[in-house]
Amino acid sequence: MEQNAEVEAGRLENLAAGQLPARCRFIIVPTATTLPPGHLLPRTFFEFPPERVARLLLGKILVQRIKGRKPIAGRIVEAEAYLGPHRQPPDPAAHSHRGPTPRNQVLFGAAGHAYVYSIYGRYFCMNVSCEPEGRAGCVLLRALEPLAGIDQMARNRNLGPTAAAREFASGPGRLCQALAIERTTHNGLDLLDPSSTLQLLDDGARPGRIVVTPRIGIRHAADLPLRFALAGNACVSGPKSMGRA
DNA sequence: CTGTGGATTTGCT
DNA sequence: GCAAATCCACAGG
Repeated sequence: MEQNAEVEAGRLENLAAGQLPARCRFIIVPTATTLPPGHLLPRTFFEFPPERVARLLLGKILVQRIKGRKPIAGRIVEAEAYLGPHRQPPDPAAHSHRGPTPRNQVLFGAAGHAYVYSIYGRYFCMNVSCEPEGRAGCVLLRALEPLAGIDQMARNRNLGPTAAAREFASGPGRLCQALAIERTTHNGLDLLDPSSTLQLLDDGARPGRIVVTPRIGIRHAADLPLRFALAGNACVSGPKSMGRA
């Protein structure tokens, strides 16, 4: 605990002194590690097609409240839409595209729930279910800008005190690792329940310009423009943050 | 019951 | 730039 506090203090000093590389300058942590005041998103927010929800989620906050610890939180800067089997044309990249299975059943349930799955035996990916109950569709959370609980994120991700902002939660696997999100504990969780450990908040922040690209790392439907990100944000995944478009 | 391959990350070359 | 790491859902026999 003592040590964590020191790590966080050191990180904040670096930020204040401007010692971090230029590519980190978009980080929004300099003054506080406490969560900005915000409210839970309403269920209706998610009862729409995933491409619409993905856009709207940019700028919103994902927070993990582990008992006895300070909240870990980040602002969503990148997300992808995966469409349900009711859509035309179909989306063969979506886990739900062949209909309900034991793994993907949460996608066919009520909106605003977490769909967490493991991939490549090493990592987890986190999605938010969309569409009215009975229809599948979801948004994959691909990158966060660190907001609070930086020390815990650093420990979860095995990062040193000089780590750049984008190393914490840029990429779906990193995002889950940073917030300690796992399939067994978080799959199916209601993200809009006040008693839930994992929540989606709106603090009123307005996102800037949004860029749209094809989704990352898929084989099928690789051309559909269903990836959304905040333009120029340093924490967007990929070799460099996405420029204009 | 078994074979297969994936919405990824990391480290080494 | 490429390959290894390494789990499990699911389809097919």
